[in-house]
Amino acid sequence: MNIGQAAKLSGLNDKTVRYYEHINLVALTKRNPNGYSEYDQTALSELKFVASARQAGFTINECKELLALFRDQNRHSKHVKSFVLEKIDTIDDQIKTLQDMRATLSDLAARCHGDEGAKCAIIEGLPDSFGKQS
Amino acid sequence: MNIGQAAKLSGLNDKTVRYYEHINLVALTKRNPNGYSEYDQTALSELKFVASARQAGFTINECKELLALFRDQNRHSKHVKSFVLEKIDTIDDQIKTLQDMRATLSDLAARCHGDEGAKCAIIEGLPDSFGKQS
DNA sequence: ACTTGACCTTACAGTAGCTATAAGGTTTAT
DNA sequence: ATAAACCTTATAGCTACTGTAAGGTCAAGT
Repeated sequence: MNIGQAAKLSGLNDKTVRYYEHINLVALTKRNPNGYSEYDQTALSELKFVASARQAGFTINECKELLALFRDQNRHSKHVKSFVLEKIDTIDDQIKTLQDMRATLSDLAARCHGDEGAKCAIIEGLPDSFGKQS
Repeated sequence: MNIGQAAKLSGLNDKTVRYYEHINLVALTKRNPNGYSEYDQTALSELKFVASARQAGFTINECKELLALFRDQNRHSKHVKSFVLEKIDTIDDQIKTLQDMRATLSDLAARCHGDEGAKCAIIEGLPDSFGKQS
């Protein structure tokens, strides 16, 4: 199949597929006589795997490592699992950061009158909400 | 004061300060005869404000709008407040996305034996965890 | 006076992960 | 034959910086 089909079936943009080949995330495809790339089931399954891994929050580099495990028939599942557990920790950190930001903004907003006046707890309070560490 | 002081007091990297001036986020500073930038209290307070706003999750463009409100003595606090409330919604969406990713990974990890074997629920299950929409 | 080190300057390249655009060639359907 | 839909490469742009190179300046010590 051509890139359009492969993109559609993997749920990726064709530009994204080309980009993944460009950075050697997935293997370069064979070329047909007309110069078009030919995608087989193996190529497609790798694209699908990467698409899912990206949606699960893995970076491109992490996808590279996951793909290596995906391809390696002698992998150890404990290796894969520890990889994922680490990622969960990273995601937990990101969630916590966002929750802190949310709490700060929510608190400031609650103290802002939200009227026609210029006095504003957000404008006044924002520099101190995080500025303390400096 | 020079850029090093301004950076230190605002909690920003000096490269970041230069970058903010380069993109016209904060005003360009006056120059001393030796070519060094001179930072006054106004410049410093804007840098502090931006540093906090960035930490609160606002993008550079949002910081530009917030700075305009920060500078405008005739602003309406309701304008500032609605701006912040919208940002809170965005953050809520980001948190939800991360929580979904976490749940998916956590579920896959729970079904992976994590042993010496090659069989792995994560490798097998990942493509289907998100691939359904395609 | 001279050197060392800490500071400052500009300019450009690199990071992540794409997306957009240009300027073309190919295939398919009418 | 021609138009639409597909494919190709190459390049630039996006966000928000950080790193590096190649210098100029300043303050302190010898």
